[in-house]
Amino acid sequence: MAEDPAARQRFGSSDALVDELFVTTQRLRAFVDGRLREHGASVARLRTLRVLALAGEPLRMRDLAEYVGNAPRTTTTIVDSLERDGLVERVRHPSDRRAFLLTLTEEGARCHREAEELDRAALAAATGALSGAEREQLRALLGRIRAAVDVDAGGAGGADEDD
Amino acid sequence: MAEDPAARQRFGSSDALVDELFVTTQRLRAFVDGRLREHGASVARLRTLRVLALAGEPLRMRDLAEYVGNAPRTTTTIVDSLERDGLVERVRHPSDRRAFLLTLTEEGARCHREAEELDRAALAAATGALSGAEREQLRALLGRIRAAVDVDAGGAGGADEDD
DNA sequence: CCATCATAGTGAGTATGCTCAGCTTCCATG
DNA sequence: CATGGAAGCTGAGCATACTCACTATGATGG
Repeated sequence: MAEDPAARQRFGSSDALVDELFVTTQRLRAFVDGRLREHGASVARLRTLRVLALAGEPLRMRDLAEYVGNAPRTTTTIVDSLERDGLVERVRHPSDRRAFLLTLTEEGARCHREAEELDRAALAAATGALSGAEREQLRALLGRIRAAVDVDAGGAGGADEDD
Repeated sequence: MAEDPAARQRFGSSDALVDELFVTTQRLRAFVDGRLREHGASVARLRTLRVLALAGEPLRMRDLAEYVGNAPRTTTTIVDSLERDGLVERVRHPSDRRAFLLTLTEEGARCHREAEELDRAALAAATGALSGAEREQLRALLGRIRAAVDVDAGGAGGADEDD
């Protein structure tokens, strides 16, 4: 797991920057996940719980998927696990029998609150060393990368440029 | 898949920076993967092929895993798929019957060369808009995050600090 | 020589992500 | 009302990552 820096120098790609992005994200995620798992949460589960908690009203699967930013099928899997653990409930939509309405259970809301606290603590540990200006720098750089990828993948006709 | 920015503003965590890092990485990876898959490669496979190609000598599974930066079990899975596709070969170590020695086949070497070209092109598209100074900025910021995570996860006694 | 511990690799199982196919249901149009 | 296409969700299957447990082998000490 340590990924010896010397090894990376020997074997890294010519543009190690992207590799660094991948590796950093993977480790950060593992770090946060580790903290959250002690309380039955995880990054993916928390993202889903968060959207449900902040929406304030029951959501359809597809809306949940869109807000979280995952493919619908991925949301099905995550909701399956959350429902299995009693954190969310699927109820048939009263007027559209294709759809479900998803709500947090009480335990789901409790789990969400606890997970948010753990998440904040973990993120503070991971990025707390960065100053406000540095955070803005990082945010801007990530935005530039996203824009480049979106343009190049989604068609050069001017994709969504959120900044 | 679009993850509406307005939705993120409504539902994002209090520290959207880390979410941005996750989302950016996921999209960048999907972007590069898409390019590579047209030629039988992928990010994970290319990383493995790259190490084998640059090592210049047969590698044990555990060394390969360490150089690539994955858990040994993950390397087993990836090597399984590469071997299935005829890109690498497992040969029993002559003096340690527990171990395998992994080598690229000719097709593996060819696949690696092609994938590297696609990779370079994709990375140029994704990060080409960044100037040299910005790349250094990003690299430094990622390094700071990794250092914070490593210290906080690996024990505060001074983990490996690669910079 | 053999008991014991360590190492190498993988099987089993899980989590998170995806696509494609398929079913059910809705809706618009004739 | 019927019909065809669109929409909502999930089954099937894959890729990438992990941990834990296990087998087989190596190495070491009595």
